[in-house]
Amino acid sequence: MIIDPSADDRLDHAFMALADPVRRAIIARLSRGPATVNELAEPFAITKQAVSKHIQVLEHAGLVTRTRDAQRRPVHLDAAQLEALTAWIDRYRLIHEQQFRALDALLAQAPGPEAGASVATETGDHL
Amino acid sequence: MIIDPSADDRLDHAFMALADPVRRAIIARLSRGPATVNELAEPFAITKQAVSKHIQVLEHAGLVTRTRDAQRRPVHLDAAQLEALTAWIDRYRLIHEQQFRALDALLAQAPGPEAGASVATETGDHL
DNA sequence: TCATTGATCAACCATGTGATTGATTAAACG
DNA sequence: CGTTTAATCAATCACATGGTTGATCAATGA
Repeated sequence: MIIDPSADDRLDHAFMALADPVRRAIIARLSRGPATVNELAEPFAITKQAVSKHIQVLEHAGLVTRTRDAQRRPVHLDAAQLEALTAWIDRYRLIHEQQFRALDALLAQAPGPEAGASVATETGDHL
Repeated sequence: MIIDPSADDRLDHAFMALADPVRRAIIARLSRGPATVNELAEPFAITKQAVSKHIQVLEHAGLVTRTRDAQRRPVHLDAAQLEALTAWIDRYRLIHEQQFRALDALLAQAPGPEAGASVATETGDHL
């Protein structure tokens, strides 16, 4: 149905997908190799159907893919989307760090008690 | 109310907080320095109350803090929690990469067509 | 063919989320 | 004091999410 989901939507779904401890546990498990729905459901006190839904959420978020092996549908981690998430976070984390360094430099240069200047080094937004 | 929120809960809230484009835009803005609710609300076509709620979500997730300046309540980015998120993601992203490297090494060592071994290098879980 | 196994589909329910409008608190200003 | 400004509180609403049970589909194997 969806032709070209915007980068925004992909981030929405991916972050949302990780906002659930069951789905994070599934990601943790899959980081060690593919697994079937039954194998993934085994550690949890919820039904297989619920786990199946969680996997669909992860798949829709682009975090996992499913192949086919007879009746089994093994789930594989797709690390590319995880990388996109760290990329987003780090982008703003690093800008924030730079602001602090810039402010430090300013205070070191002009050590008067009136230095209430706003730190505003312009950078393109991209959301 | 909450005394010691588990690391799990903190991750839940933080990932959930980033699963909304408005809140990500707020984070992006705050990476360049503190801002008031009115300033943060200005670019959006939603009410100030809605933005105030978004900020509460971010605050509850430990991603921002609020100080006081007369009637204003400036919002500041708190990058520590962002770091916790990248730490979680990278943990499993890197384990996954290692699996691939281990598998590659195996295939290189024994290039027979029957190499269907499961890759299972044990590592402690932590969710 | 028929039963078994693996997984999804469908309907339903409780709860949570994002948004709204209207009222309220709190500090500064005249 | 009363007014303006900044922001939150409260009630409400539509809709999404996470879970359940029961039925169904699809491939294997006796």
